[in-house]
Amino acid sequence: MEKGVASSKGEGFLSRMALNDNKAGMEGLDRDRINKIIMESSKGSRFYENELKREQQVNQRIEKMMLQKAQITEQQLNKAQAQVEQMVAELERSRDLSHLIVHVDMDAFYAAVETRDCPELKDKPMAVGSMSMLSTSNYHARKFGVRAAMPGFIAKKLCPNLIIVPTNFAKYRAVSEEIREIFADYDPQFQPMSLDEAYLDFTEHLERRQSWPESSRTHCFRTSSTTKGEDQMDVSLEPEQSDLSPVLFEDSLSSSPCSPGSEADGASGGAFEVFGTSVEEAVREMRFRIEQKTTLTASAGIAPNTMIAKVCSDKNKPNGQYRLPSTREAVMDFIQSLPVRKVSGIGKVSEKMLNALGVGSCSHLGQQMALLSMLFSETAWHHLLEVSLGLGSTHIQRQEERKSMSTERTFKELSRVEEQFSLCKELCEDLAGDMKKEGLKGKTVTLKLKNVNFEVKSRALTLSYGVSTVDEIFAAAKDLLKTEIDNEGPQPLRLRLMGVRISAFVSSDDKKPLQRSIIGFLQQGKADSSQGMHQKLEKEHLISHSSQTVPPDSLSSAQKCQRQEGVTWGRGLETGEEPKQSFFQRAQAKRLRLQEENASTQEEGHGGNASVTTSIGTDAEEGVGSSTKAHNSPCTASDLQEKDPVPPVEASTSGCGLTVSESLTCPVCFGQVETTDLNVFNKHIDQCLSDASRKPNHYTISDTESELDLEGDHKECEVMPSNRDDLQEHSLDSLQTVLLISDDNETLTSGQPQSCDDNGPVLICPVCQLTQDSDDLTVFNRHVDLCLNQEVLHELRGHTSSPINPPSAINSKAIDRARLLSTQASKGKTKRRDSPSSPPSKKAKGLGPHTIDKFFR
DNA sequence: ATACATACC
DNA sequence: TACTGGTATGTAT
Repeated sequence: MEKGVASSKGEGFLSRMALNDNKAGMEGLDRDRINKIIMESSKGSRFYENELKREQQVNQRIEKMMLQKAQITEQQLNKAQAQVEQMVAELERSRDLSHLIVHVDMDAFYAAVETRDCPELKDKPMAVGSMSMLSTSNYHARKFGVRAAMPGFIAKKLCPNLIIVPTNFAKYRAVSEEIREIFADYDPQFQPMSLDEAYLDFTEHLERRQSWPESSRTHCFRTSSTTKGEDQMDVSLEPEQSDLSPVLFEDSLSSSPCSPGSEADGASGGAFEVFGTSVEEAVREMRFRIEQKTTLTASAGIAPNTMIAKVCSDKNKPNGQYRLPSTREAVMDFIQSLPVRKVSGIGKVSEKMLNALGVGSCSHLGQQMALLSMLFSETAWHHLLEVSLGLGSTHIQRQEERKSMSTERTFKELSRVEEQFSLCKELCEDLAGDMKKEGLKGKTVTLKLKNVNFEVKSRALTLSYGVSTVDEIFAAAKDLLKTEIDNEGPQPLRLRLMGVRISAFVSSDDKKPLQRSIIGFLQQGKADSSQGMHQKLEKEHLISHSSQTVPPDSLSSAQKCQRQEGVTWGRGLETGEEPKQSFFQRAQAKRLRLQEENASTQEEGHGGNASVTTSIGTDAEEGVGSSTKAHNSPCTASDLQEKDPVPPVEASTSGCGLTVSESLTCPVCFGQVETTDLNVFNKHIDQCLSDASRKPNHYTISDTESELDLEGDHKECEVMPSNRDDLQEHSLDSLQTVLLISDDNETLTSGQPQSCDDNGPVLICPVCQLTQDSDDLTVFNRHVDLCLNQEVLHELRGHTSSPINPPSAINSKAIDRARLLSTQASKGKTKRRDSPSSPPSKKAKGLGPHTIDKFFR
């Protein structure tokens, strides 16, 4: 610390501008030469000046940090160390190595697509984007230091022969669809992170795969002629055909000892390959199929959690995969030498701050945790701690519903007021169009401005109702703009970018008041000991769903589930209703516990032996062998598929042969259960759950009730009726759908000005899922109580409670977190804040709804 | 709730 | 010719 100012000297000074070679294909470049060119191209520009400014801000931040560090006493540090160690022990105890998480990532995706469609590009350095900005570059270009997020004109200086191809998102989206179909065969619940990347949980697939016949693991090589007619894009690459296939061939054959397509091997018709039953083989198979189907290669990482899987996918980047064994040792070894910057979530700035503290690799991270816990915010250091232990999410969940929508545009300097307003209007029009497409309404409108000096400003306005039309949005945006123009005084705003964003979504059929009351009912009593541990848990658990109403969107059941609780708890915390646990919640918790117990004692949900068979168990066998289509339960990806078009056929067909009055919708598989008998229905759900529940981890929560609540939460989704046909695209699932389904159908049909309030809400019992006649909440509540009573009685009969197993995949991180925290809670009785080692200054403050959120993706 | 910063693709 | 656009979330007030 004697050189606390080290941060501002020498090397780190232009870290924002310098080449970022933290990327596959960029090892061993001549950084100095490249940086020199970058600097020369940038120096003196407004952009550069602004970067400089920001860099200095970061440096100041670091200096402050160093000052703080200097004041830490040994005693404090020791104390922090003890607390860290305790936490480590707890985290360690909750380590879950039972999942096989895969991160798949297409290689130089956009560039690869363009190259596929224009073979001349192969062997030439190329990038996708424009002179102003590149999205990707191929590997040839990377050798010159050309990479994504670099402006094209600089790239051209680094590599004068660089070919820049404009982006064509429609194309990438199409390819993305193709690969996602394949992903879904291995994990219908896979989580897409972008067009070219996703996390998958292979655990279940692997279990089933063990019993698959070879035929199901055999895949043909693409042939330009017939075969499965899987792809027809072959046309575009007659000459390449011979080029690519052999490579493939070699690659595949070399690593697989099986009788290589003995048929007409290599010839036009019959080449095939048999894949084994290990994860590596399964992943290799998936990559193989991707390549066969799209002519593009993917890389993959296999590890026990997402954090590591992500790093692993980069390891053998172009067209390779890497598996890290699921042992603590392997994980720890792997982590030790890992530069912190490789970890998703640690970017330029965090890296620089950590470096300033002498932390460059994850091993340092571990060594410095005590210090870090005193210098970083609670969320931040918790994350770092987990990273240092090689921990990450072990549950893959489908993306959550969107929380905001925006559009922004960069342009040549714009200073004339009229033009600024008309541009603003234009943006609002675009945004309104998008909002309409998804049937959204939001209460907060934010205007974003960037002046010619790259200084960014945002101004927000929150209305008391949700808006979505051009006029509404523009009304707000133009006010914001006007204020800014006025504030700037006589000088005009010299803009280079303008953007409009909407957030704080509200269900498009604005049901706010009612929702509140129902939520009140549901959480009546939760929020036990005011705040402290529970509250934290809840919040973490729910992640910022707390503040607003439920946006419509396509949600998975799990999401809806979370959603539901999210709103429930979130509201509860806000409105601070009575502090006792609602019967509802107890009931759910109990029930779930029993189910989990059941699930785990029933032989692995494997043989879908069950009567009530709903897909999840039965689909297994037919799997991958048959082309993409699937087998996969109604619970498949398709109905969960996010916004992208693609009609979820399966979901709608299976989930909606509805005879609403005669059948109930299973919240797990979404299948219709042809009964009105709750016992039968419950049985079905149990079955589904046991089929669906993933491998239980050793969830050794020793303790009392705190976690029971949590457990219960997760499953509240059971209560979720989803017998709606608008389940996909932009339904208004979530709590509204659940508890107060409304309008009969016109909901979000794009176009209607939806005055949904008119018909008044209809209440649906979350337990029996039947529409209730009365819209009187008291009456409704009574009904629900009754229903619950029945359910619980049913559950209690013949079961006794037992150890808790973890809920099946729902909110990955939240669960992990919950575990940690609840174990903590059990230790120190302190349910209050004051989890170990709070950085004195920062954390004592009230944690806002999102302060708690972690940054994990 | 608002503004701004960091991060990721 | 001169450094994106979209979304989420963390930090600070």
